[in-house]
Amino acid sequence: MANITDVARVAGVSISTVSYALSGKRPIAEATKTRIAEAVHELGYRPNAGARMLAGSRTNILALTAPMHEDTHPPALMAFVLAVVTAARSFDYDVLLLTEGEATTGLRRVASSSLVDGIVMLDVTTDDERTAVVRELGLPSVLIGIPGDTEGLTCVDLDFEAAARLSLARLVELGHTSVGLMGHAEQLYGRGSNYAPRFRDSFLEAGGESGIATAFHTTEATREGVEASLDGLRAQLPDMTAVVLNCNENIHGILLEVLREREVAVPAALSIVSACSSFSTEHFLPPIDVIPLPAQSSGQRAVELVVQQLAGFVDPHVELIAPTYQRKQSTAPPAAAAL
Amino acid sequence: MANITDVARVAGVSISTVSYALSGKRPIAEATKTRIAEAVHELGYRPNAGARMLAGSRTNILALTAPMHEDTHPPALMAFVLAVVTAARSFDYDVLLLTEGEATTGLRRVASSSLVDGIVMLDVTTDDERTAVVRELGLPSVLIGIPGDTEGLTCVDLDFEAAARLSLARLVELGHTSVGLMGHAEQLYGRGSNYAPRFRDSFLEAGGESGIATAFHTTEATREGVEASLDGLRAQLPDMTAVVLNCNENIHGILLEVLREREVAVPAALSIVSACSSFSTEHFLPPIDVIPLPAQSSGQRAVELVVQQLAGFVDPHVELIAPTYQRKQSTAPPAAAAL
DNA sequence: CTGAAAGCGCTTACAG
DNA sequence: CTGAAAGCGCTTACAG
Repeated sequence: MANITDVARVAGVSISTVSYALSGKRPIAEATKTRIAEAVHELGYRPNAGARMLAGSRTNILALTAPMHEDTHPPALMAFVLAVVTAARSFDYDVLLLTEGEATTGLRRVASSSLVDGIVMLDVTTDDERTAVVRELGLPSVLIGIPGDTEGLTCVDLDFEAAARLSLARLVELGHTSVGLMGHAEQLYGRGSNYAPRFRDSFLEAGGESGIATAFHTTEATREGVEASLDGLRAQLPDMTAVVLNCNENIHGILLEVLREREVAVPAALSIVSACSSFSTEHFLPPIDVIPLPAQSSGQRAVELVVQQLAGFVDPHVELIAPTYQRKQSTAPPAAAAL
Repeated sequence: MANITDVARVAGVSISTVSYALSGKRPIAEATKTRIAEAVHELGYRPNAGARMLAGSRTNILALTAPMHEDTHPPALMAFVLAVVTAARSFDYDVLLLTEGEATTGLRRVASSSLVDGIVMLDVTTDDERTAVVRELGLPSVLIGIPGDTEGLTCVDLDFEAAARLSLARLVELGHTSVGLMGHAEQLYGRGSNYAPRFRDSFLEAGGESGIATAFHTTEATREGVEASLDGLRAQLPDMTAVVLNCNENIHGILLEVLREREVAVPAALSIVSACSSFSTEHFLPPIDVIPLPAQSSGQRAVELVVQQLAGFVDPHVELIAPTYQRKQSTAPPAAAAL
């Protein structure tokens, strides 16, 4: 494999000139630049990654830690992973993938061997053990998700509070006055990821503010769980005409099936909004209105923030991404209003 | 960050001794080894990755190319990615993740800059453009999946032919004599991934050999598609008592729903086997018998083969992984036999 | 606008 | 069993 010396010889210049021509870090005569470019092309030259890391003390590699929890939805994780990789490449960074088995040890390892320039953390939980490592390493790092203690950390996440309000606002606009929230499984509201309680609390709060009757129920991803949740909400809200789902994907299909059996028409008798979902709600019958979990923009923004940290100092902060509402066919004015 | 010179000084030895002690490439006196280990621990020393790559001309990094096609099932891809990463780590390799946008350019880039020691390719299609690159690069590489032309390539995949036979054998054992195959969407049987036709052909062949009536129908992942497929099979097999699914995950749920509406009991009136599925069939009602797509063992084996190639010459070859059958609650003797 | 040279931190023959 | 030293292929002050 050709090296920089070969290129220099063919182009008739010194290796430093080749290096500078390639990095653009100092002005090079047009003619020289051309000869170097030709030599590079002719020899199929690519700078050796290891030599570059060693001499330049930067690797152009980002670590991406993507653990799988029990409640991790694989397609969601995949969407975030792809988003981060794509964004990283656009800044000329490669991505080293670290998984659960190596949550903290892996981070320590790649950081202290100077294998990576920065870190992007996925699927952050409230008391994530990785946050301590990231603080300790002092490497440019961005979390996608918000841990309990954000002190000294830079985080990116969907604005779950705004998403909760948006889901409700949309239904209120249509005339609904009694809206239930089918939540995740109970365990998610204890420790673990904090987006679930964030959503729930804002939802209930927004209901209070707008004078809407609201109720919340956890939901297990089984038929029984869905029925229990639905019945629980109806018990609290006898006139419920709409339900917001902030829950597991599987629950969506089960709910639609239960409603079909009970001959509850969607959206005629019950409107449905899926909030903060990473999956397509297009194939459901009917397609469900959705406030998507913005994998692409989260990944993009996270990488941007790492790159900015690499370029200079950035104050640790939390960035919330504004939710968007996608209208499909699962919402309508409440039946009572329609009569 | 401490370097090898620091360690050598603290341990009172030369840097070459430190290096050899760490790599184990030559015998070191027990006492010396201990002092070095202490120094390493005391200083929190980790060899610099770039320096190691440059001096050792190996990176301990594997490239993993994981493109997303239209018909890629994200959870499946995720399962393979995790399996490869986990296996790689067990051999002390890290994994650099390459995605679609960089299918061939990315491989060329990381290979010619000596960023990676080997390549694992996921989701290989019949006429995969990456195979040409892999052949040209001459880097240790293993494909998970089988392209049209395997010349010079090492491939690992589930034995789809055996899986097809196994699914049918199980049903025959139960007494079924008329079994339909609900396949993937039509486009998958043209170009693209070749596992679908491999499964179909073996299924039909096995049916012929065992004197069982079989039929095949492509299936679109919509309600209409599923009904069309089911009705199509029934038209060909009026006495059909079992169906093998080698198709999209979404089709499973839709099929169960259609059957429920039509009051076809599973497994009493119709047995179902899901073949080569990467997802859990546990949560369906009833849980569906499955021949899983072995993500874990495929990833494990692929990495092993790359590592073997790294260690010495390995003849390019195709390795098929034997299918396993997991009994759940979706199969039973045919109703006619039960009567 | 360009070059000669030091140095990044390792690995690995070469020597003893 | 251990050390001195070359060398991997770059980047980047230092000089002109």
